[in-house]
Amino acid sequence: MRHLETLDFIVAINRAGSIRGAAESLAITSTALNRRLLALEEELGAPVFERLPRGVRLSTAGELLIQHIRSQRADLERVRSQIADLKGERRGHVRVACSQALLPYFMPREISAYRAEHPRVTFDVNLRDRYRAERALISHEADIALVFEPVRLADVQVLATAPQPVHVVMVRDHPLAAKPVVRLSDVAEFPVGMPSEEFGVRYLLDIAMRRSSVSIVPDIESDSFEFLRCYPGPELMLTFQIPIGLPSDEEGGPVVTRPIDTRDVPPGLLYLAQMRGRTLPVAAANFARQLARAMDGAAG
Amino acid sequence: MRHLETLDFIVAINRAGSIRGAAESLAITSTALNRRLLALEEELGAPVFERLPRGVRLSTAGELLIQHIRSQRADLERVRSQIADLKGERRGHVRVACSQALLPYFMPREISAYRAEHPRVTFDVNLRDRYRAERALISHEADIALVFEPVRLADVQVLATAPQPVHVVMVRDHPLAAKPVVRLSDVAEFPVGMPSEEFGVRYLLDIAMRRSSVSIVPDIESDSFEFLRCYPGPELMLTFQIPIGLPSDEEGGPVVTRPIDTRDVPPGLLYLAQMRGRTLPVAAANFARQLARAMDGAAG
DNA sequence: CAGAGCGATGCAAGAAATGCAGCAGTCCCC
DNA sequence: GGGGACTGCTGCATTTCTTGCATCGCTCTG
Repeated sequence: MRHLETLDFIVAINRAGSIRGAAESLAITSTALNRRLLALEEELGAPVFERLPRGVRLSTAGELLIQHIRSQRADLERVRSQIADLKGERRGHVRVACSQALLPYFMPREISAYRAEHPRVTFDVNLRDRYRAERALISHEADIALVFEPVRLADVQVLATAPQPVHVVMVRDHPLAAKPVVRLSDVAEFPVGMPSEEFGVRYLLDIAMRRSSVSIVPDIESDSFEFLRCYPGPELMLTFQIPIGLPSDEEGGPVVTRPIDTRDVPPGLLYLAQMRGRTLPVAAANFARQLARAMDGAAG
Repeated sequence: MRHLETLDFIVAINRAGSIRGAAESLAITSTALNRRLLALEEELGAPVFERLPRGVRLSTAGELLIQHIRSQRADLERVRSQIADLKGERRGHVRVACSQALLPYFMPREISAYRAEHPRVTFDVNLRDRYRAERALISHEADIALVFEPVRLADVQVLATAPQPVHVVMVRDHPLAAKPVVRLSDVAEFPVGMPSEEFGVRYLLDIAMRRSSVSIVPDIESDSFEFLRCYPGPELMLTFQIPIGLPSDEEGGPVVTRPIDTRDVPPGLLYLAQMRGRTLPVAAANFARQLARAMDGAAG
């Protein structure tokens, strides 16, 4: 498809920031690329890029165009996938953007289960915080997103939700481990490792603290749950996580978790979402259905 | 855009039903067209058309593809229109599918008002009954549809509605003209010209008759409101219409109208709709906004 | 059974995209 | 301040790809 190639070249120019740079990465000469761009602009009746001394930058028209290109390519991908599907080819590709909490246990388990039945389906799993996960959907960089406490839900269609009460994570012999349910005020008496502000868990905790008189001063702040969880136990450090990001009780290892009383911190919501109005490729749609079932199961 | 051309050729082949036939209407040789089709099918990995002895017919894959083509072309049109708009060019094209009742008074008035402010915007106005109006939206054959009592509203997004009580149309000196409001039983005593079954008015009347004991036997049935309205008066023939399809009282001429009691026949709804999830071209969106205002005015 | 229609293909002419070399301009750094 | 390195852009020769003609094999029609 010759024309789609040109459109992809536009995307490449945008990424590279210059025609010559894009030409090199595309393994063609800058002449050819430049001429394709000029022809496209001629036909469109408006420049797609502003010419700067050091290269090019998308014009307003270009931004409209590139959004169209992305959606067109995604839709073509869906058509190809559906055509492959009706030929009986159970292959495909799924691109997932998800929160960190899903990475260690939930996503590996679900993808492995899916691939057990559809071995020829490949996956892209990318960590995107709740801001960037939605942007990835809109730019068609991802097919589906699994996000805890998303920011704004415009242009995004929710496929499933699962309530996730916040849990406290601690070493097995921590004093708080004796309680079945932990109050927020209990937490304030111990050193705390706090996830950084882009995380939904932190968001919920901040709201809870603002509403109550309890104030938790984090001793360590990190954008890695893995680091916080593995921080050596001797300090009796606490951290927070949602159930779906935790190992099951049997495989817990050195750490245990206890839920925080929902009167102190209300449960957050885990969202499975896609771009509004988009029809997903076959494999992505099937996988999303499986995820929705898994989330219903986890919630109920 | 070379590639879009190929896609349009696919549409042309589908319309013509054969490669040779399409080639002739496209003013190219069948060889070139055939080769483009073969190349596309090669790239797609599946035949787009089934080869029959007398020509070709869309395969399942082809139907998926052609729907994609239509939606992509419509979206590209939107991009072009938005680019033209930000260049300050107030030109554009709007394709409207509407019910017959809108054709004589409402649409001419609205389009004329719109073109008074945007003279470079052109229009396509096509008569589509309530079945085909929605199909026109889905196949991107029309940008907006204005339909009385639509059939099914899946894939269609409602922009505005206006209630439309059914009116009886009669000559000025008809006995029923003395009443300000007409009952359905009154109507049964006179000869009646009935719109045919694809019309919303007929649909409402059929439901009303099924619910009551009144039975109206049409003396004349027609798919043209214009014919029914112009049928010579001596027979004292009645017919039906919704207010938006009627002249205002001043310009009424030889006919007058009286509403049917809403206890007998409930008011129908006039829907302004577009394809769900689609972003309309600038001109179409602006015109739709104007129509929505006009409908609110007519309703209130 | 012949004829007309269909889609598919080999081969040569034509058209269009490509690559090379070089232009004018801006920015950076020595 | 003046090379050097970068940018986008253009004239001309070449290559690649598309197109058109003639033809084949096929199926349905009369």
